[in-house]
This record gives sequence, structure tokens and C-alpha cells, in this order.
Amino acid sequence: MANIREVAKQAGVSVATVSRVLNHPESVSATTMELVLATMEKMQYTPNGFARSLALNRSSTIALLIPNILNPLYPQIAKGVEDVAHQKGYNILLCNTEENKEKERDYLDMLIEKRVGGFILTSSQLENKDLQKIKNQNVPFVMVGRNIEDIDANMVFTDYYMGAYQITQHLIEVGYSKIAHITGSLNQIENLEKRRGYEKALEEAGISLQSQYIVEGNNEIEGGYLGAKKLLKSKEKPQAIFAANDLMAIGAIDAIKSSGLHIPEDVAIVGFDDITMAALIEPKLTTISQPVYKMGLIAARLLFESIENGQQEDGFQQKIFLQPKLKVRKSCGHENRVREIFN
Amino acid sequence: MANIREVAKQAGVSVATVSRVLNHPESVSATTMELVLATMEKMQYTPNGFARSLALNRSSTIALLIPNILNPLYPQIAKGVEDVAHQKGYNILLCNTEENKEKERDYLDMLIEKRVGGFILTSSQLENKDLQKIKNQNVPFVMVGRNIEDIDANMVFTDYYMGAYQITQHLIEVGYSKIAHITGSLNQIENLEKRRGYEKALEEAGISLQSQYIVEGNNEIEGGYLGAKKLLKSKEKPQAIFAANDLMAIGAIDAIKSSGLHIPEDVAIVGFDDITMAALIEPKLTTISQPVYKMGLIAARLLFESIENGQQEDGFQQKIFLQPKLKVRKSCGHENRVREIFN
DNA sequence: CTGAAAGCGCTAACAA
DNA sequence: TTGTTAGCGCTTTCAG
Repeated sequence: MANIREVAKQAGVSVATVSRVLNHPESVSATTMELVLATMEKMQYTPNGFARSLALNRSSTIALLIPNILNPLYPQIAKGVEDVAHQKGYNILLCNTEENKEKERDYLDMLIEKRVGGFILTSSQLENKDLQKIKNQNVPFVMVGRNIEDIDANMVFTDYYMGAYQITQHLIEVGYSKIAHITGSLNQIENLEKRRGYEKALEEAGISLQSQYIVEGNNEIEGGYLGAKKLLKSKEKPQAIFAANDLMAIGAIDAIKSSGLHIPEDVAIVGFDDITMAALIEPKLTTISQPVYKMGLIAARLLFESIENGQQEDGFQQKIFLQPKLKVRKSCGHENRVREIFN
Repeated sequence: MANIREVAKQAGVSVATVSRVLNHPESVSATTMELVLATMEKMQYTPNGFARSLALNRSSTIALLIPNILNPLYPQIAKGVEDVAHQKGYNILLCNTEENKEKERDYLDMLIEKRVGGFILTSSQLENKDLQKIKNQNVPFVMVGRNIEDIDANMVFTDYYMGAYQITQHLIEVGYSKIAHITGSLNQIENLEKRRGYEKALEEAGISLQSQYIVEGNNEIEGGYLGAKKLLKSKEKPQAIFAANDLMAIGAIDAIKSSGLHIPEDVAIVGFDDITMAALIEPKLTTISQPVYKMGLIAARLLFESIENGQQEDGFQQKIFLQPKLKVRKSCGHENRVREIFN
């Protein structure tokens, strides 16, 4: 592994010149240029990124923290981020936090030490004091999908409260009143928001909340399966289940089918996210769609804005707010309802 | 952003001592230790990873190259890799190559420059000369899922040829003879292998190959959809379709359903990979399963072995060979066949 | 257009 | 147990 000095010596020029052909080619004569390039080639020289980053005091990597890479939502975000990062010549450090606050903090420290250029935090569980740590180091970050007010940061998110409210309301409109909810892990604020939306919709419709209709899941297929099984054992079986994400909805569908019941006739199911799978399973899942790829894209653009223009000290943080959209498909029993109305 | 010198001055010790409390705490007196730690805390000192890596000439990141993060197969591999990397205190640089050889090469160069500790290359399209570049820099790498012989490298892969052979044979056993194949992009060796397995099985059964029964897809849902549409237009509609991966099989299922045909009665479908979705769609997909998470795990372990014990110059490369497994579910029409036999 | 040299922040001899 | 100092490989003034 040759270094710049050896190349310089071999080519009979100074290290400064070698450095220049790499960084300021316009300020080097054509002949020298050619000579140096050839020497590099011959010696298989690759500049040392550490040394460069150290000298320049900047890196060309950003960090992406996601809670669970196995949830198809996050690869979409990652794709969005990657698309712009690659275009900017940046690499992505991928961190899977497993919805574990400690692991997330661990990563934070490692990454600050690695001097990443910026952070994209999705569904983060970090608290204000953790974020303060990032701010103190003066490295930009943007949060994706964490819908809280009390934090001063760049954010892009959809309105979870509203999405949950809408889909619950839809269920009510279709005609159900015994509506259950499988929540995600309740230490994620997003899931609290969703529950709040669910409760609000019921309340507005004059339907009283029933604690046995709310069960906590874990955002995974299995959690939905278990949650649904539990709900089916209620004294009064719910007519509809709102799972806080599609993965759990899919698990719930599996549970219900395997109990010999039909969807939506016996129990209706709806989800949240609109992952690809949602439109492919049987019955096709009614759900709330959020433009995830786009969120990744936007988040990354926001981040690079900060990276390039420096941190805006003046507290000019952007909060980009995307509206979720209701996707009505089969699993909510909407059609049956329509049929009833017109018969 | 305080540096080690400032901390040293503030604490009234030398930089060496500060460095020691970080790297060799056992060689520092308790009092000094405490003092330094407190000072670091107060000054919010975070060591500079670049400087450290430069001085030590080693990094604590590895690179993971995957062709398409949107294919659920790869997040599983990534999870396996991440699990061991995190345990080793390493971070992962994620690179999505989009099955694009040029992009892959680009990444390779960036990553060598970044002095990553090692590479995990999945379904790589890199050629020998590219890999030679890595070897010249003396950085370890392991290949996942690229089943070729002529390369001297650590590898973990399943036998694509055999998997394709098995599932095609299964189709033949069920009773089909007009069997089509939607391939993946043919510049990936894996897909060539799969096609070879398909052809071999037909040949052995005395079924002559029909060129109109082989169409090239792109490993994505959409490619399967298009491929199936095309196949359905053949003069003689195939009785069964073997899609080179599950995503395409899912696309094909969608295409067939939307043509008003039934699976497997009108056309049987089988896939390859056994992604989670395969067991959840209707009809459940018969496919070939490979232990992807485990492959990621094993690959990472192999890599760290090389990283820790240094490169084995003696050409002692490990090739870990995993057997794929046939998962018979509904989409192949196996049950119908069984019924016929027993009636 | 080119070279000499200082410095980025850290680690690890070597000395004390 | 601690301090001094020479690098690690690069970039960039500053001179020429």
C-alpha cells in the first residue's frame, strides 16, 4: 500500500504536487499531471481516507439509524437516503437499533467518534439529552417519522395521529363499533400517537373505549398474530382490528384465517404503512399509506443542506409534514358495506 | 470539539496519559484516571476516530454490498452481518449496487479509499480483476451467494443449480411438461446457474427445451409480472412457471390472477428464496429456501476471522456450501396431483 | 506551476 | 506510573 510520499518520490515531484493532481487538477501542468497519474496507476496508489478526512476535518459518510431492517418500511427509507447520498459521493453507515434505546445510544457514541457528517434518525427513541449530545458536537441530523413537538430539529414525518384517526373512522363508517387495536411497542412515540388517533375516532363516534380491545404488539408479524389470537378470545369478539402496522396486520390475518374465520366477514383488519406486501396478500389490506421512499429522499436532502451550508445556528429547523393517505382495499369489508347500502 | 491536547492541558497531564486512559486504562493510576475521565466529561471530549484510525492503521467498519435492498432477501443477510459486526464493535457501510456493475466498482474504490476493514460482497458482479484490486490492498473479503468455481476467495453460498434443478424436477413429478422459466438478470452468474438447473431437469426428463418458454426478468415483482404476461401469450400456454426468485413469482401470480386464471389449476407457479412473503400470499408459494440470515452470520464470522488473524497468504480460503431446501406449498399444484393419484 | 513545511488528532515507543 | 516526541498520510498555506 503505497502512500503519497512514495508516489511523489517515484514520480520525481513533491507530495504537494501529487496531492494537487487529486484535489486541484486544474492547477497542475498537463505533463506533470500525466506523469503523476501514470505513477499512481503503476504503484496502485489509493489515497488514505483517514488521513484525508483528518486533514480536512470532514468525512463523506452519514449515518442511518433504523429500528428494524426486517420491516420492509425501512429498506424503502434507506433506498431514498442512499439515492441522494450516493449522488453526493457519500457512503451510509447503517445501524439497526432493534428498537433498543441502549443500542441506539451506543451507536450514537460510536458514530460521533467516527465523525460522520450527519445523522438520519428514523423512529428514534433518543431523548432530548441524547440529541443534545449530537448538537454539541455540531453535527447535523434529521429525524424521520417521529411526531413530537417539543424538539428543535429537522424532521420529516407523517401525521400518525391523523392516519390512525382516519382509518379508525373509516372502520366506523363501514359499520363496526367493536373495534380493537393492536399497538406497536409503546415506548415509541409514534405508536402512542396512533393509539391516540384510534381513541379519538371512537370517542367522537360515541363508542366507549374498552381496555380489553387494546393489546400491545411489537411491530412484527408475530406480534400481530399473537395480538389477534388474544383478541379473538375476548368475551365479545371484535368486529374489526386496527393493527398499528402492516406487518402486524399480516400476522393478524394469518391468525384469523388459521382460526377458521373469514376476513372481512367475521373480522375486518386494517393496517398502517402500505408496504408492498399489503396489496399482494389475500384479502388485500386496507391501510394508511405514507410516502416512505420520498421521506428518505427528503430527509437526506435536508441533511445535505445542513452539511453543505453549515448548521443554521439560528434555530431555523425545518419540519416537513406529510399527509398520510387512506388506501381502501378488501380487508376492511368496505365492499360488503356498499353492497348492503345498495340492496 | 475539544481534542486530546486540550483535555491534557486542562487536566494537567500529558496527552499520552489521556490516550492511555482510553486505550490502556490498566496502566493509569486510579487518581489520574478519575481526574482525566472527569475532565473529558466536562469538556465533552470525543476522540477523533480518523486520527485514531490513521495512527493505528485500522478501521472498525466493514462494507456490505448488496444488489437491491428492496428485495427482502438482503435485509435478512444484512441483519446477520450486523448482528456479528455490532458484537465486534464494528459498523457497517451499506452499499446498494442496484445490480449495476459500474456502481459496484465505484463503491469498491470509495471503500478501499475509506480503508474499510473488510468487504462482504453479495451476489456480486465484480470480475476477477476487480477482486484482484481488493486483494492487492490486502483487505479481506467474503462473497455471499455467488456460485462460481474459478475464484480464490472466501465464499458462502447455496447451490443455485441444485435448487433450480430440484424445483423443476418437482414440477415434472407433479405432472407438468410445459414448464416455463422467468430468469433473473442474466449478467448475474447465480441466474445462469438457476437456468442451468432448470434445463438439466427438463433434459433428464426428456422434455425438449423451448426457447419461448424462457424469458428474462429482473428479479423484481414487476419483472415477474411482465414475464408471466408474456408467457401467457405463447401459442402454447405453459402449465407451470418457475420464477428465478420469489419476488418475480409474486409478480407472476399477480399477472395470472389478473388474467382471470387460477393458480395452480390453470398455471402453477414456483419461486426461489423463500422470503417471508412466500408463505403469506395466496396461494402460498412453493419455493426453494436458503438460510439467508445464517448466510449473513457465517459470512461475517468468516470475515472477522480474516480480519483478526490477518489474511491467510497461503491461499487457505474457505468455501461454505449450504444446501437449499424445497418447500412445497400450494402454488405448485402438488395437492391436486396427490388427489388425482388417490382417486 | 511547483516545493518545503506546518499541522490535522491520535498512538506508541522510549525515557524518566 | 507518567511525559516527550516521532510518526500515521494527507492538505494547504506560503515562497519561489
